[in-house]
Amino acid sequence: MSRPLTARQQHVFDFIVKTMGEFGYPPTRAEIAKALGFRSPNAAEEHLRALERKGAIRIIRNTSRGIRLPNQEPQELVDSTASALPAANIEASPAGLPVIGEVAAGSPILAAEHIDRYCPLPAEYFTPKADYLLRVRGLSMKDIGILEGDLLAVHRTERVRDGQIVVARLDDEVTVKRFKRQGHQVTLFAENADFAPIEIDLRSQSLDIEGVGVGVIRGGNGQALG
Amino acid sequence: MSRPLTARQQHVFDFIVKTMGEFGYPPTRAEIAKALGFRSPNAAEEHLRALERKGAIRIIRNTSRGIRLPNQEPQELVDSTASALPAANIEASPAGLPVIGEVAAGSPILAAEHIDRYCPLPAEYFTPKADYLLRVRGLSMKDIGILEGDLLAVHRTERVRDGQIVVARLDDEVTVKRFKRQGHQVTLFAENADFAPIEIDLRSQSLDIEGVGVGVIRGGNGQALG
DNA sequence: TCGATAAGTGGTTAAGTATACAGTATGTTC
DNA sequence: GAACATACTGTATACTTAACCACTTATCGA
Repeated sequence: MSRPLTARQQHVFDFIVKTMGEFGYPPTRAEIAKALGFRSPNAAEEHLRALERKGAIRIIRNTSRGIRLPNQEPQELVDSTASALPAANIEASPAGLPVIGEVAAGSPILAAEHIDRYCPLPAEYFTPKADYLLRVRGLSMKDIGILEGDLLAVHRTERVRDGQIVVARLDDEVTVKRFKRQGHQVTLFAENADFAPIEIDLRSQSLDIEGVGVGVIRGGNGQALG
Repeated sequence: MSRPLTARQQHVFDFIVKTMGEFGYPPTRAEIAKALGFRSPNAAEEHLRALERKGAIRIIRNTSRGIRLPNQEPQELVDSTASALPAANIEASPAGLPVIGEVAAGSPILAAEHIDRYCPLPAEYFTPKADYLLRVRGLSMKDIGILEGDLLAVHRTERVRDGQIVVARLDDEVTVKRFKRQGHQVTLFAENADFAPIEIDLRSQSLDIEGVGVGVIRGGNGQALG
């Protein structure tokens, strides 16, 4: 899948490695452009994207100096496991579970423009089956181990029971909470003492249930642990 | 000449070290404030200045993430005792990543009798690649969202850096902790206020590093969420 | 000759970020 | 008890940076 780097891409990559070794942090687009003699930071931007496509680096979106080397890991001079992955037949799986990032207000969750990428895991790995993975924002569920950036595996359904972790849409905002209902009164509990429960009266407010949480994945595709 | 750091300053410094080890770049003021619970980024700014006055860090002005550690030693090799575990290697199976449950004292982790089942996820989904999944016992890492029963994706290596989540073998017991080393002294931190850090003197005690944590999976194959 | 990819220029915009200023509160030191 | 350092909250501003759009040039294989 990943072709070798072009000469120019290699120059950019080398500069990133050099900068990180020298300064302890990765370069900005402008710094790359200056070092390589570009007049526009956009040239650097496009090289970075090419490098990411080819798996040489990972870009953390909306983050200054958000460049990571996959082999951030100390290099093993002699790879004891002798795996030395050939990278030849690591083809991207055709399908897998779609990963949903930002959800624009008013639009359905499973719209193509929300799909960041795919996670090569069968839907049936979770029970009930997962329909998509939702990238979690905020720390409102941290006490049960659901952190910012985690992927929440979601089973689409509107039928939920008390105590389940639900993905709900409230005032066009998508949120993950623990569900409880008493008559027409629904309470959405955060699992974090800093967040107050949300009370909804179904007679006066609308609440859409998008699904229930059935699993969590963290660390895939470069997201960090800890 | 420079006075020792105060406790709070040490916290800030530790967070900087941890962030650099983990992400490859230093934190912003806002990230420090969030991590330490400050409501204002200015609190972080003033701590950084104090750290610079005391020589613990250097600040590059007008530069995002412009923090440098004077002792720029990126990677550290732990192990002095050269554990040399007998590569009891389970081949990368077409079935996916092996899930390791209980690990009997004295036996290598990747022994066939420990394998519960397989998780159908490619090793390369994580970076660096995962070699196996370890079922976590106990709540010592709950503050970073690693709970009892979770599967920790582990990359086999003995080379670890400060701040990483490691799988270590201490007195024939396998444990997951955050790693920190200063000379002969290794500290394994739990991420849970109820657990005290574990101090190891490499001159008198043996510590084997089995690998580093690269991801977490919860909820697969029937395990419940929340 | 067409289409795709690489490698740029040039400019815009919104978000990320460093940093200044004005306070409050609590210690420790002389 | 005044002087000073630590440890913050809160607000504001300007610079830094990522990311987008429109466009150009050149190369390569079908």
